[in-house]
Amino acid sequence: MSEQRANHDTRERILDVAERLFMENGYEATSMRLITGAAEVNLAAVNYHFGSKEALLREVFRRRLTWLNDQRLQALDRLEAQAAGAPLKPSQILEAFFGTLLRMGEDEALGGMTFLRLLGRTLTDPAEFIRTFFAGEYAQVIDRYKRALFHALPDVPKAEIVWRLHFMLGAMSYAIAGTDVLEVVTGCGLDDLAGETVSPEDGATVHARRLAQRLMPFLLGGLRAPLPQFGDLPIRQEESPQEVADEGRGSMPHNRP
Amino acid sequence: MSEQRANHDTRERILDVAERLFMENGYEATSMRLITGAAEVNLAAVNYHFGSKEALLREVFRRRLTWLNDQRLQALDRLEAQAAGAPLKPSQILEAFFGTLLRMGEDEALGGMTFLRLLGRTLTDPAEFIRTFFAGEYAQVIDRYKRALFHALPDVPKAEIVWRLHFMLGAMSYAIAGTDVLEVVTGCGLDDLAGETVSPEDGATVHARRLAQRLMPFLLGGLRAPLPQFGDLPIRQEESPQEVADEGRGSMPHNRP
DNA sequence: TTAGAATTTAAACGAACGTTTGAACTAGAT
DNA sequence: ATCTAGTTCAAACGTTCGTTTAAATTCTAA
Repeated sequence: MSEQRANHDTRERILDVAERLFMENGYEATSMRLITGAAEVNLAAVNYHFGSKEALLREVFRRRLTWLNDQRLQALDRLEAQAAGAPLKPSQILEAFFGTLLRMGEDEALGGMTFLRLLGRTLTDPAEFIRTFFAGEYAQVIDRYKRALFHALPDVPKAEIVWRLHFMLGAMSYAIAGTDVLEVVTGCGLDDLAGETVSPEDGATVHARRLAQRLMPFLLGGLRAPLPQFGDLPIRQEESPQEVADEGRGSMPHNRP
Repeated sequence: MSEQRANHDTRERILDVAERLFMENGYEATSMRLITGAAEVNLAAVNYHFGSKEALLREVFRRRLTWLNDQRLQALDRLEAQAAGAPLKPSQILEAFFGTLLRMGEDEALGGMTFLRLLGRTLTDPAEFIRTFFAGEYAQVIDRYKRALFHALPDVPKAEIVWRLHFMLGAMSYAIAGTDVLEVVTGCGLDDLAGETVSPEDGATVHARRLAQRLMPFLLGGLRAPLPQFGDLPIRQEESPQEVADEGRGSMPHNRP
């Protein structure tokens, strides 16, 4: 009665909540009851509005990736129109590709850091329907940027460029997805290291901006590193590898007296 | 019956199968019945030998990470003893850290590419028990290498080094974990790009070696990239200093056409 | 106002999940 | 041969999963 809700409200509320919970727990570990409970909607609402849990995840990504893909292609269009056929600088290409993404992390209306971290974590998810979904969503954009890099670096073997594009995607995804992980590992938060304090509400925005400032030089340095010389990496060590300790334990069952 | 099996055989068979299935499907999507079915052991065997599904995952990692951590610390010990107090070269530190890991990918007895990909994918898993497990397993080693890098790059702010260590871990993890993902995205397999054909059984070994040859220069280039902000101040470059100017357009500092 | 479509609701569905149980079986020492 | 501790086994435990149903409710348009 008095508790009114606009029709489209349920859909978007589910998407917002699912985006956050998928990021926090992963796809498999996030149940329909957890999502609908946090969104304060009926359990059947997801199936009614989206059809299935898989379709929900796809829609969570689609509403952001459609915009992101457009922005990335437009940014490249602008650069290439401005260059009038001349090769672009690698830094311009990286700025268009990674800068566009990282700017999403500063805008809460575009998903903010929540979506960025969800994206980074889900890119390596082994589930088949996720893999095929991303392949379809990304194929066009990646191909455009790959060709732009080929054109920008005509003296670098194409295979090498593809490898390094791969490495750059990884550095970015992991840097976004695993920030808190590494904070635990390194024993000190990244914010502490930055030497500044910020208000909590600006935390995500500032985080995204700092990340971009740190990440772009790293990616550029990696992309333009000297090419590997064949055989410049020693494969075998001089010392023979030690056997894996079998620690011949006396058997110790866990649930038995 | 005639179907005999040594006592310790069940344990290791479960570990081998779980290692592969956790890599292929992820932790949550891999059920106990799938593991025990593939390992051809009784459903209750996992709980009997390991206690729980979580404890199984921990043991899958522990039997590899114990060896890896030892190797990484020993490699650093050797380098520091050899240097006798002098700062190490960044390339030496990266070789000790990442080379030691990538060498596991060439040795099937140490888990091979299966374990490497499982490790890369699991490092970003949001599950609490996984996060705390890795924090405990990695803390010591990361801290040693972090300090080595501080010593090797005294002119680089420590915060910057931690960020770049983070990025390097990401590039490596993602490169290992998501190889097949990017193959789909880029529309061509990395093996095709490498321009060589190998027998299927050597595939994993060759893959690991190629990955190392491509990854190490990228990581070094990223680690020694010019600093952001007031990026003109130089990072210590003791070997093959690379140009930092991006104005080169077509002419890149790569040392090979 | 009212018919009809769209949405929400409570309840239940069958399947799969991790785990536990107690008996049966195995191997080695006495 | 007997005992004992270690291991395997089939069966079942209670819970949670994603999905479906059909009635109740709300919204929209004539």
